Amino acid sequence: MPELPEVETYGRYFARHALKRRIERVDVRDERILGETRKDAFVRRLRGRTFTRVRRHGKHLFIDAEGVWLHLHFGMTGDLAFYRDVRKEPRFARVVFDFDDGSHLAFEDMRLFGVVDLIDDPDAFIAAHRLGRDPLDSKFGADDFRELVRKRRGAIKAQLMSQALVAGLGNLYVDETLYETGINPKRSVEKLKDAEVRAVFETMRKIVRKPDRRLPREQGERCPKCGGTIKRAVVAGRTTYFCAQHQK
DNA sequence: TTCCATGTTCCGCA
DNA sequence: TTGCGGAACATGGA
Repeated sequence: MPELPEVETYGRYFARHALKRRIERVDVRDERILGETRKDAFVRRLRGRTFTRVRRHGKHLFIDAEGVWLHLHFGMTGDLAFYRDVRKEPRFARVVFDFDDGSHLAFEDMRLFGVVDLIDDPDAFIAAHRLGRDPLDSKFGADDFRELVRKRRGAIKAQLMSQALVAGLGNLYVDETLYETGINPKRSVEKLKDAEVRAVFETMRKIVRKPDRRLPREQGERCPKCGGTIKRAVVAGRTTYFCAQHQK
């Protein structure tokens, strides 16, 4: 279930469990998770190394492995599992790292939309993939956000989903952000007042910091904020829930 | 059996 | 040029 807040949690989990242990063995259970990276190169470059620090940008995790960076993207169903007892290995483990102290870290991903590969430089990766600012970046402010939004057109939902504008929001937290801000997901950004753009920014920040889920994802439910009716629609190609009464 | 799914990317069209 | 719909990727759950 990975959007930015979950990936942040995975990053902390990785850091808590898998740093400073020597990688004794790298087992690629399903090569499709590696994308373009070749399996033998992946194994060869990581074996014997140690993960030393974790970085996150949007939904991407980068782990420094002494000269090369492990890059993780969790797709729709990616997750991490750290364990000592091999019977705890997840059913859909795609890559497993065995550490020299007998512990294991698995990247699991049922649907295989995730990616596990190696890159040389996270900043170059972020630039090459046109990833926008990270909402948790303390140097990213409401004025910066407004300037970015003013260069865009189209539905506010589509804009917030775009990883090139802001990196890290997905379908759920975009819906939550607009629900809390009281803005209809179909509203085009040209029609948003500066104060509304600012409010979207502040709400987005609050939600990725403390990811509350308040919007019911079911058509016809009562809105917990105003008692209105929750509607289901397709916006920006994704299933969207919103309150027909207070989101204008 | 059919539909749906918290992501990304690519193609074609407007 | 930008945005969007639709498809594709792969798989399980309701």
